Amino acid sequence: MDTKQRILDEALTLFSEKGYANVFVGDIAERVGIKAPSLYKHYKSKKAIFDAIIDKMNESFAEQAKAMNINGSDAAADSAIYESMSEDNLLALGRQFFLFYLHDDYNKRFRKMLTLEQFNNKELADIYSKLYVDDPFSYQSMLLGMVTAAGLLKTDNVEIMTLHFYAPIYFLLTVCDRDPEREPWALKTLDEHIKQFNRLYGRKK
Amino acid sequence: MDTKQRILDEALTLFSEKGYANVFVGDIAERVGIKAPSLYKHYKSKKAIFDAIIDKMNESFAEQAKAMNINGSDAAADSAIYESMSEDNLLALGRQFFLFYLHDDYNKRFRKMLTLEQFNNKELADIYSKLYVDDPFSYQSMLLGMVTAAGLLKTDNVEIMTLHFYAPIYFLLTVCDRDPEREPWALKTLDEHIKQFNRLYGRKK
DNA sequence: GTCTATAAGAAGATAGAC
DNA sequence: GTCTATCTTCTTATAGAC
Repeated sequence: MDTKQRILDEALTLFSEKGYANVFVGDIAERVGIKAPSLYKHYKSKKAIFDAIIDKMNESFAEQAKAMNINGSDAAADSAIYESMSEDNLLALGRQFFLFYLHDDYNKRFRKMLTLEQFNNKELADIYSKLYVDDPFSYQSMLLGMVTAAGLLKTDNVEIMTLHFYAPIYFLLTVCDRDPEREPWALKTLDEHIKQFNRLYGRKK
Repeated sequence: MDTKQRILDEALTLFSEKGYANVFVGDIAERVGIKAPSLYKHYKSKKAIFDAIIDKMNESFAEQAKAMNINGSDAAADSAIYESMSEDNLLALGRQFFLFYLHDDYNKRFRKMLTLEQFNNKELADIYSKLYVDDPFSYQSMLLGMVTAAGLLKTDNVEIMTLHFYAPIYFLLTVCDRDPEREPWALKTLDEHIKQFNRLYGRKK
């Protein structure tokens, strides 16, 4: 990886752990293995590094959303998938989704950085709301709506059903971000949550 | 309020909005209406102000927990309360609880400060875990366990039932902290969540 | 592109008058 | 207890050699 990229990478790691104000240009440079003044040949200021990270994050998540919409908009194919989805398959899917968000380096570090800057930076608060509130709700509502339409789950309020599916997952994610030692408990709890969710909403076995 | 107390109060407000590193001693002094050097007659350093806030927070929440345990340990009286609790009463209780945590000045500011410092400060991460994970779980498990024992709700897994009750409330709280304009939506969603929770877990009407 | 040296300024903290 | 003046240290950023 070239130096310019490594600067972004190390800066993101530090920002996600300590927050923007607690990270010094010299810290970033040290991690990259250069001296602070050399860093200014690549970025004109500390703020420029931060902005480059935000740009990259927006780009990366736009791609991710696009990829999901492509599948999501093919409603016929998707509903076939979900009609044939057993409880074990849904469990595996839920766990895979959770572990990806929890462990994927970019997701994890972006999310932690957003958490630390959300009250100080309206732009980052909006990104957080989009990524962890609005997007999961619209995507999962669509999915659960299709599963319901297929007769596998029953509800007269898909929005609340989505809340009941997603809020525990979100909660467990923030627990693990704060205290990684709780991950085994979180994974066990996640499994039981999805099983119970299926039972509560009348999934056919 | 005396100056020493006002310093803590203004500092907490600033720390909860901007995080410790983004708040300068001069900012705190300005809010209090004095100059920075005067502040050092009351606290010997910026860190000492922060520590005093933590001490006060620990003290305040210990009192709160004690008050809840006193009621909570009187299981006979409590279970009588919950046996006679109608769905409307539970709705009102849930909303009251939510609004208290959301709007109470100390709760709100402590919570936001903990959010901003959790990855940087193990002590604050532990306090967060206790206040927003462990304590709600043990308290609400006890409550829901009693309501279940009274035959008003049905489950074979009180822990997951508690997760299903609490995670949406926690989620809505963090949404409002981040974006207060979503509060009307959150309150409406909270009501629907509790109603649906009652239905899913077979509450008798 | 990286370095050393250094400027420029910010922020925490102290001294001492009132 | 509060103020002005000041010290010290830290941090961002630039200059200029290699």
